[in-house]
Amino acid sequence: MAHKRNANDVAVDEPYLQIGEVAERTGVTQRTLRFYEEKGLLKPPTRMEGGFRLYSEADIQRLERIRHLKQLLGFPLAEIKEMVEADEVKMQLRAEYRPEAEASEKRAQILKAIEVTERQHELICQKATAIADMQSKLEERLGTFRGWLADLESTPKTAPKTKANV
Amino acid sequence: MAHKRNANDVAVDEPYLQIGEVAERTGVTQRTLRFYEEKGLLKPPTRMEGGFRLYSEADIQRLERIRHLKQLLGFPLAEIKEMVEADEVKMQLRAEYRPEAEASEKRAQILKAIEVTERQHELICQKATAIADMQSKLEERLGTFRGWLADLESTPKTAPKTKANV
DNA sequence: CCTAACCTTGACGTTTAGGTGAGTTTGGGG
DNA sequence: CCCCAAACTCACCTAAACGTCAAGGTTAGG
Repeated sequence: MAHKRNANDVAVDEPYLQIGEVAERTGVTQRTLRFYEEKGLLKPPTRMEGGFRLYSEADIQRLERIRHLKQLLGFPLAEIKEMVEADEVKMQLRAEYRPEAEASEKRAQILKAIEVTERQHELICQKATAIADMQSKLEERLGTFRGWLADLESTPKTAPKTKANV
Repeated sequence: MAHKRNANDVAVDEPYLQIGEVAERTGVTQRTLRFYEEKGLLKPPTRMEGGFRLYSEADIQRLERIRHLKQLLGFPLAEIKEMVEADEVKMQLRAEYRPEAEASEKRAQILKAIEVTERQHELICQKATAIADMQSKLEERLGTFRGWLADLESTPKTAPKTKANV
């Protein structure tokens, strides 16, 4: 067991949050938090001795990243999971960059990270162009409509409502 | 034979397609087509006397629009439905633009169309900026990684055997 | 020590978006 | 006229992503 003394023993300097607070703060339900944990999207948070979950700031950021990806891409959670895991690898690499390890190993890790990131980037790019497409199409339509409106205003058939006409 | 009629016994030269052909051509299943119809995403297509569905080119375009929106935005079908319906209103307006009707009525319709389109546009814009955000973040990361890689290449720990070093 | 508020683990329910037959009709070529 | 591929309508099933109790354990405050 992990010797983690938190609630009573040691005043926590880090802001650990219980599940309810996290739920309230992030707008997801407690069920969703447990569900994501169960599904491996969130890694099991630390717990108090009694078993209450304690979420760190990092946990919350991860959660918000998940929410973001989910509502942005609309992918199933399984894929979101992979993306977040890839992210995690990158973060880990970031943390382990300082220690001077074997150069070749580091190189391999970085290459892997680049590969993963490129895949994600390409995916996002596709979405981006598709969205931009749709955006410009909508703008074009708006232009058309506004043109029609202007036409109607300038060549009125029914009595125009200008002062001149009264 | 090439003699096809729709429900009103009108001979059609237009390429009407049966459900199987539509499915094959668009990549969705027949079930999905019937399901979308049931849910009001696709309006009931014309039928042969026997009850076989006959999809017009317009029907197919609508379907493809639905597919596009779905995979682009990842919204639930209920919302996609609303968007497609809004689109339909616009198309309808487009068709009814030529006949000279009451100017005020037309004005109202156009205003409505503009409103609807603006709503969609705003939605898309949000997505677009969010995506762009993520895109640039990923690019930044890629830059960082490539930088690290370059560092590794330029300051090797294991004895480099470049000419300069000999 | 007691209690209210909060958390835990199940377990079952719900909605969305279809998949998968089964059994029956229809369409059109031979 | 016959036949088989293709369509039709139910009806039931699934998987994902949670929602919703139920029955109990934990924490913090008094």
